[in-house]
Amino acid sequence: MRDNNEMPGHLARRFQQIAVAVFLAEVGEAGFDLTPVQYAALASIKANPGIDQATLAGLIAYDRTTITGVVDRLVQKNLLVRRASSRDRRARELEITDEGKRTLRAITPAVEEAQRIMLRGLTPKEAAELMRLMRKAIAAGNELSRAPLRETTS
Amino acid sequence: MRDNNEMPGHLARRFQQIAVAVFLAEVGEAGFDLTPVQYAALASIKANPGIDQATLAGLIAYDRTTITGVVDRLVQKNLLVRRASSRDRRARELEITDEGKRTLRAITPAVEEAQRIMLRGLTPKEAAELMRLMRKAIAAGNELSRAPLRETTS
DNA sequence: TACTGATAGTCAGCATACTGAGCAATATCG
DNA sequence: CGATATTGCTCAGTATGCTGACTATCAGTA
Repeated sequence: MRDNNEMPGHLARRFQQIAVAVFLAEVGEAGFDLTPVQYAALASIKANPGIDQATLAGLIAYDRTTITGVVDRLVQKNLLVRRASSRDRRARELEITDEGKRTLRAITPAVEEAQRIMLRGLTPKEAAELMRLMRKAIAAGNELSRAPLRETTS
Repeated sequence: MRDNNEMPGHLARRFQQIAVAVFLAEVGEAGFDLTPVQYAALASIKANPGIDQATLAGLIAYDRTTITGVVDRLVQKNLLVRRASSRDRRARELEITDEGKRTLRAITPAVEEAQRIMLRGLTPKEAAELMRLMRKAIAAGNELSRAPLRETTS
């Protein structure tokens, strides 16, 4: 058996585990109750007002069944509104609320700090290289998960 | 807002998402139904017969509340036995069954292949560097999650 | 236009992961 | 020895994420 430290899958799980913990700690200290997934969704909706759930899922590489619950909770918190699309009656258009915008602005410093903390063991050069290598591996494996990234907003 | 591709937390989630999908696909093709977490637990128990759940959790950096369910399912599948410890009546000693050993042996090629596939976009040098950088970042952040790695078996 | 296939969203079910609480047993220290 | 703290495990509750199935709707085509 290979050592855990030689298994990229194990290292990936561990790094993500720490990343989530750091995110929640920083955001919580700032007085907010928002998960990494909720933050990513909220930020993407602000950048793409009126986006539908399927497109949102593609932009941030979630499964569409996961989006349903995430959007539910953001609506519950009054950070989003979800309304039927007029052009396509299957689709739901998502719009960020004023409270959503305020929350995003207020939370951003904590999110940035979290990104720094999760890389605190690396030099700036190493951090950049780690991100480059993750991006490259992800690009090559994009189609291997059920929720691949889809860059198009159209 | 920073682009997602500049957020180490997002990249970590995405890389892990692909790693899990690849693992499940390879293991499933080989005819087995075992998750990455179940595999890691089974391998660790084989290497440390009679280990208790708390020590196991430390060895592979799970939360102890997660271990309960994982062990439940492995026992259900007849890959493990869980029995009360004689030295400490709070503890549960874990032992791999013969079927567990057979499963581990049979599944290993698929697991190895999965590790290769999730790094297929990288050169061997880049793959080694990605793993080195993840290990370094993880070591620095070990104490930041609720389930830190604990190397001791004692 | 009617049929066929694809798409948007939801749901049920399962498996990680976490928080916080609780119980039983053990360790420690005055 | 006895009070206190700690430890091992479990449970309830919540939030990702997945598979597979289903409904409603839309798009393309015979």
